Amino acid sequence: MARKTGDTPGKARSVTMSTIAQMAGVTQATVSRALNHPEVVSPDTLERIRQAIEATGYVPNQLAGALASSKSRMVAAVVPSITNMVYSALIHHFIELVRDAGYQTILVESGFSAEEEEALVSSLISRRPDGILLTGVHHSNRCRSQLLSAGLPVVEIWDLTESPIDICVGFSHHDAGVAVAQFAHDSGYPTAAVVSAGDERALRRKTAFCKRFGALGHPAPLEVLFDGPASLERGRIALSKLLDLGLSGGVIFCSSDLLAHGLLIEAQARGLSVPGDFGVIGFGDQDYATATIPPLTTVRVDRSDLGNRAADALLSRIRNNSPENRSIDVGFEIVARDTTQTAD
Amino acid sequence: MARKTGDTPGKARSVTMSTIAQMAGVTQATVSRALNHPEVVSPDTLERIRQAIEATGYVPNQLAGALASSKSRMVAAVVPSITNMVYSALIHHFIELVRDAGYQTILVESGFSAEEEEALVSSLISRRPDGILLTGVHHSNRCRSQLLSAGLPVVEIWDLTESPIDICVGFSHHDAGVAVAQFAHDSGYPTAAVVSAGDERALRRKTAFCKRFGALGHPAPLEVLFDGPASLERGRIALSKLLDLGLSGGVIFCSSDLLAHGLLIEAQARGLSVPGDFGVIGFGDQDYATATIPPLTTVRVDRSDLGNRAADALLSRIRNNSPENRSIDVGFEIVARDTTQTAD
DNA sequence: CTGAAAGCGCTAACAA
DNA sequence: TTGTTAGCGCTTTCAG
Repeated sequence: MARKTGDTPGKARSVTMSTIAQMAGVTQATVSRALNHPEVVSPDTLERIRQAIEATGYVPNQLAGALASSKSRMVAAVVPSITNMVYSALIHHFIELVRDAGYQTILVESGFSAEEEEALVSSLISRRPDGILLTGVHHSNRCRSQLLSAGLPVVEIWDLTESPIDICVGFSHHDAGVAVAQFAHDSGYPTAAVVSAGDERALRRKTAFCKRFGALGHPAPLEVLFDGPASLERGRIALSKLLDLGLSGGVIFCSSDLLAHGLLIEAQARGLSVPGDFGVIGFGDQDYATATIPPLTTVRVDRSDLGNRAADALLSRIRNNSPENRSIDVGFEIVARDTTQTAD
Repeated sequence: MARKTGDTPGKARSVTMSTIAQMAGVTQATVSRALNHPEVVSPDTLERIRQAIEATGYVPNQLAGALASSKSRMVAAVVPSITNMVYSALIHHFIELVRDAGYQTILVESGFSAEEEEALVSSLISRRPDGILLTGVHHSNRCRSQLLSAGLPVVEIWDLTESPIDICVGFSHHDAGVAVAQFAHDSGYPTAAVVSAGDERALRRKTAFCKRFGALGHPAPLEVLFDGPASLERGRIALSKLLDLGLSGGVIFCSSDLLAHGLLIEAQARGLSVPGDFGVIGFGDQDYATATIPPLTTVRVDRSDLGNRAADALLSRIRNNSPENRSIDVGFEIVARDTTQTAD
């Protein structure tokens, strides 16, 4: 069954290392060496093997390799949603970095559900990845223990905790909420409102914001909470609701830039001025935050940095470096643009 | 492997099917049956095995299973970019559907590069997925032949071709461009302009649009082309450039809703009216297309339908080797909202 | 319904 | 530098 390089349709007799070995006149083990440790194989042999591979279009079976070596050269990543820019940009960087280190990423969505995540993690573990990335630090107990007993490197991102499963890299959502409250206060806003999507971390920011803003001597903020994900539409709806609730003046802290952008659009539609009639603060500093009218005041988290650090941390753990730092804080920064007034 | 506090590691020795078998007093083969064909195992045995699994927290090694059965229960998906909503929404549906069928998806980004894609596909094949999804229909020859000789089900999406590698599901970008030109003409626009990101398919739409619009007796459209991806910012820039080029009136066909939205914002910033001063047509009908001011006229492609169909097609190919239909056209639809004038 | 046995394709000692 | 020899953990006949 001599096979050519051409694209012959039909069932190709599977060519394995042994096929290559035979063609090159060596044993299968030598082919394995040629592929994984070429430096210990003679140039001559190497060349014959190379030719055989070329001629057959042989592609190694990593399943077998992984089974034999207990190294799958694969990492798994669990994110709440891939359609959410906040996570996708971060994961993009992560994927890129681990790929450069020779790892492929298997990406799955948990849809913000802990049970879903548990099932996912379980089936991911069965594929024996070399490491795993999780979004957030709240996981079911079974999930934690499975991960722990699988003994694989785990990095939890986008949040911080005292007791990570393995390591975590993120920032404090509580602190972010507090910082924004302080910022609102310092900017001279007497009142505030909050708009949030139904995301546990966003809610934590909201709570911290409200608490601190109150502690600073202000009335409790009006609240508009959504159950599902954020959208431009919901941002518009939020402003309408807030107005119905009697909002006048003050600053509105949104759980995402998307929501904030929606607010801005609704304000425009109603002929309201920002920051004249009220201030708006977003969260995330998406790339479009500078392109809105007016440019959006928001909280910046360096997502590419976070993705990179997460990749670095996971990679170094995979290489068995002991975790120098189990908890990495990447921080955040309030970027004051034009949707908020400047201090009196 | 340093261990920290938490649940006891117990037996550091990895637990396999044999471990379970011993505990349940059966052979390893029976455990395999219990897991994969419970209907042929006695309820009694099943229960003992279940308990052993429960007690140990055993997780099957799918690597070994896949190697032995030549079924990895895994599909691979190659998209240009995961941060691009156009693809991520689609892939979201795809992932969900194949997951319900028991397949996990390994997602990789090709970054719009054919060489990159070739390398990616090669390393994906080495993981022996049961099927593979590719975005677009233009691939390097080596890529095609590798896929062909690997003999695995392939579905190409988001475009159509006479000669798919295996099957393709998408729509004609050429026809979309033509349809928009016709729409612009019918709406009474005497002139047009195009704004496009550096995406091969977008360029094909643009070309078809320009050609047909010219054939309808109109002057050649002004063009603003970007090299990389679209963004709100670039939409704003595009309008500025167009104005610099002397644009006045007419309709502007954008390669994406994002660009169109940017144009709308820039128009607002300049006090220009849409559709009063000029019309705008987007592409994609993203969810925010109804939330812009004014709501965006755009081209709608049912991405969830596309994702679902792609999943169905791939799944059915994986199950039985009969490609009923090698080319599936999901079509598109022009959604006239308020950024374009209605016919005279 | 269950056991025994033969691999799946590869890695990794250990010899030679 | 290369061959020999064991497995990796599981699926799958084939018997019984």
